[in-house]
Amino acid sequence: MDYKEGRARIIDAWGQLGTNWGISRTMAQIHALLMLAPEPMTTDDIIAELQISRGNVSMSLRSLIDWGIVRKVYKPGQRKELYESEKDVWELATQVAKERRRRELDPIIRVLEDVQGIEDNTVMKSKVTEMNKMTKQLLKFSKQSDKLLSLFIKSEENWFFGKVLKLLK
Amino acid sequence: MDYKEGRARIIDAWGQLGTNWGISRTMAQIHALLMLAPEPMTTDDIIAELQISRGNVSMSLRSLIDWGIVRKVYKPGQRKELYESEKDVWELATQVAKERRRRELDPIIRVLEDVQGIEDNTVMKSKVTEMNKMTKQLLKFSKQSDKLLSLFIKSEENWFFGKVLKLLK
DNA sequence: TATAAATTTCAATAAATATTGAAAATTAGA
DNA sequence: TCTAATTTTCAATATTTATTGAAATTTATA
Repeated sequence: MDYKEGRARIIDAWGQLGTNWGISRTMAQIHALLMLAPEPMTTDDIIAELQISRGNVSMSLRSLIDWGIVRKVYKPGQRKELYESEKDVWELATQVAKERRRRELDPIIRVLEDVQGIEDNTVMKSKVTEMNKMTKQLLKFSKQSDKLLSLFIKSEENWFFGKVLKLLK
Repeated sequence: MDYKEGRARIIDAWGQLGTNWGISRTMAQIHALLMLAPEPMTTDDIIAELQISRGNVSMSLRSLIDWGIVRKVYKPGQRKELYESEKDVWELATQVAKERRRRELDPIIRVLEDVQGIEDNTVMKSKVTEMNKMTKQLLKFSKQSDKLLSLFIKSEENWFFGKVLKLLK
């Protein structure tokens, strides 16, 4: 397998992974492209490589910047803006974890807290009891995951995997 | 907030969460409904509660069963099939983790292994070098995550969170 | 500041995904 | 086995999501 083919396979797999995680294929592909590139790229480079429209590239880059995993860089004597991906995989992962926590885990915890201990006489008691039982469990699990995530986000790669994987033994 | 409103909020939030994770809203909502129900439900119950078509319910239930988080149960004297969700949140989480590992992490690891150490003289050397550097990092991280996941999947809730969260101190 | 290059926005459109509903298949009980 | 209840399938349709492309805006520099 040569460079071109290898790169295409990764971009493809990354795009697939993206859609499984609720991220548009194109956005994930642009990310893969930047991640593998030795130098920051311009919008036109990306358009040429992936054969997609300027508007799409502009919007996808904005999203990637909002996720905190791509940044603009400026090169003296170059009018066009350049984009580069975070290259450190640990940084990438913790940044994505941080964002997903904020966007998904925090909101669901808020909902679960709001519905704790509902009382209601208008319906069968067993329904209320069962719902309370489940939401209590879900909230407990969510909060524990939240703690685990904050540990993950703050820690350093070797320390985290080192410590956690030692538990395997 | 009464039972009905609370339940609606959870079903809604679960549906939202689903779409963020590449799962159809309806499928996640059916799961939430079953999770909160004190008794197994029939297809008709679900149709009535969520106001969706029979075909949709049939297909979504099949998917949930494929994920391993919903099962059919049979009740004597009842012709219709009944469905119930896994109720133990830890079981739910580890089952989802197991499936996602199989469906997503395993395939990406295979791709990353396939592209390790590509050599190519037809393009700028720096591109090949950079890609190799990234895919090596990505593979290492993926394998470590795989180990962590297998620890998570095999362990018991209190043990896992107990051990891991002790690292916070 | 004027101009042209570059970027962003967003309505229109395309593509992907989810949903319906009725026909086909399956199943349990008579 | 036959029949009616139940479930599944899948082509048609609807909905959602992604993408385009050209106009509007912004930006760098002459």
